[in-house]
Amino acid sequence: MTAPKIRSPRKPKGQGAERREEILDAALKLFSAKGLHTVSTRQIAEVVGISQPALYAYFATKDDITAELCIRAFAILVERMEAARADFVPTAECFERALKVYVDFGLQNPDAYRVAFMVEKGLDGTYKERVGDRPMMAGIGAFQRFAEIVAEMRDAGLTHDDDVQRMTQTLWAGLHGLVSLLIARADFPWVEREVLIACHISLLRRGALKNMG
Amino acid sequence: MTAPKIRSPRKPKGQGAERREEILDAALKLFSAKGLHTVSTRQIAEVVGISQPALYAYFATKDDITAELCIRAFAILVERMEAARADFVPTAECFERALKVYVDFGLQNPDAYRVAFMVEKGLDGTYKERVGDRPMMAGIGAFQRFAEIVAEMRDAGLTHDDDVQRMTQTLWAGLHGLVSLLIARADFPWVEREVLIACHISLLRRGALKNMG
DNA sequence: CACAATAATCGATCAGTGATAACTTATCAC
DNA sequence: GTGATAAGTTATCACTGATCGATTATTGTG
Repeated sequence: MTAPKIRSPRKPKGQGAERREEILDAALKLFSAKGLHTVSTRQIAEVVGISQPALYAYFATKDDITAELCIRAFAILVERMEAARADFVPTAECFERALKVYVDFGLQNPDAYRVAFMVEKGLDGTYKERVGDRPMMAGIGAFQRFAEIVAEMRDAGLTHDDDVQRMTQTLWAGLHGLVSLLIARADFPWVEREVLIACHISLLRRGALKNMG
Repeated sequence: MTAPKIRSPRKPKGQGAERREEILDAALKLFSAKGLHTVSTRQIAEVVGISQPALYAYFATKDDITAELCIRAFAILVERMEAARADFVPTAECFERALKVYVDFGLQNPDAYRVAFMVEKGLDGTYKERVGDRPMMAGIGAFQRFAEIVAEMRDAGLTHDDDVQRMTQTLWAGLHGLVSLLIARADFPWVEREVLIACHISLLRRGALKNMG
């Protein structure tokens, strides 16, 4: 009658890291399907095929699982930003392409994006004390790659504002707004998504770059 | 030894609505201090001076409390947007002022803003089933006032894009990005806040409006 | 092969959570 | 006074993240 718990076979002695990966995989899938706050550690453990306390051999807290997922996703974003920067030439077209890299990443990795930038961290700093600011640092890593691209545009004399930090923060905020709203409010009556993204990016470009006669 | 629970005197018979207000007040204060997910119904009840189950005489669920707070805050935003529209003339300066109304509101009501646009609602739609989309509708109400302002700018032939919905969504996303990041990532090494806001708003204005000779 | 070491894992349990049920108490109209 | 009932209580439930101590299973070594 009662659901028979299917247990994954115990890992060989040095292979604990493998289980760790399985936990992260299961967590990511569950978070994608049901949202972050509605997924329990017991649900994660059941998908993996281990007992709930077994999770704590690999992660100190539940937040550490989400933090790890976030860090990994941002490693990918950093890669993409570096790729975008590798064949970057300071033109408006190339600049827009770089902005699109960020948006595409967010929409392709909505769960990682949520963890990194949209999750309540608790204003009392509880979260930070536990997992540190490694997830945010990972995000900032991507942010810095983005700043380098903005710097190239400024060096070419194309930006409207000479302060790279300020300009990057503004652009980042502009991109984040669209990504986070499309993720969090998917049921809002948006105009067609790709059109909206294109419009948004060119608005940001017009705002950021000098108006070349 | 153990903390003596201080109980608020029972309300007279018709005065239940008064207790309801006290609950909302307590919840708002606690949410502001500790963040949404870390505040429990028991903590709210203790501040009010009643037992925890007594809350459920006034709100069906905890989410209903946050939803109510959100709706009320957005009523204020709608007021402010209407005020901004009342003495609105289609100029770049006035347009920027309207954008600033939104940003200021978000930063002055961070908790309401969080509930309305930044809280995980659960991808399975659990949240919506419970509290409905009244909080979002309240937010959309404000959005529509904003759209009216954009429409005035377009009618004056000042906007870069003729599609009001598209343009409003883009601008909204741009504003939301800044507000939400400043709220959720207060510890990020931002440049000076007021400067950043001013820069952001003028970037959006340049992107949105035609470049007048 | 036997054996100790230990990585991997489990069952039991804890305090705290949101929520419900059944009950009591104060207040009101008559 | 006497019901009716709004306002509030205590006890409890299923569930949550987390901890403890015990128990496997695997491993390199004698």
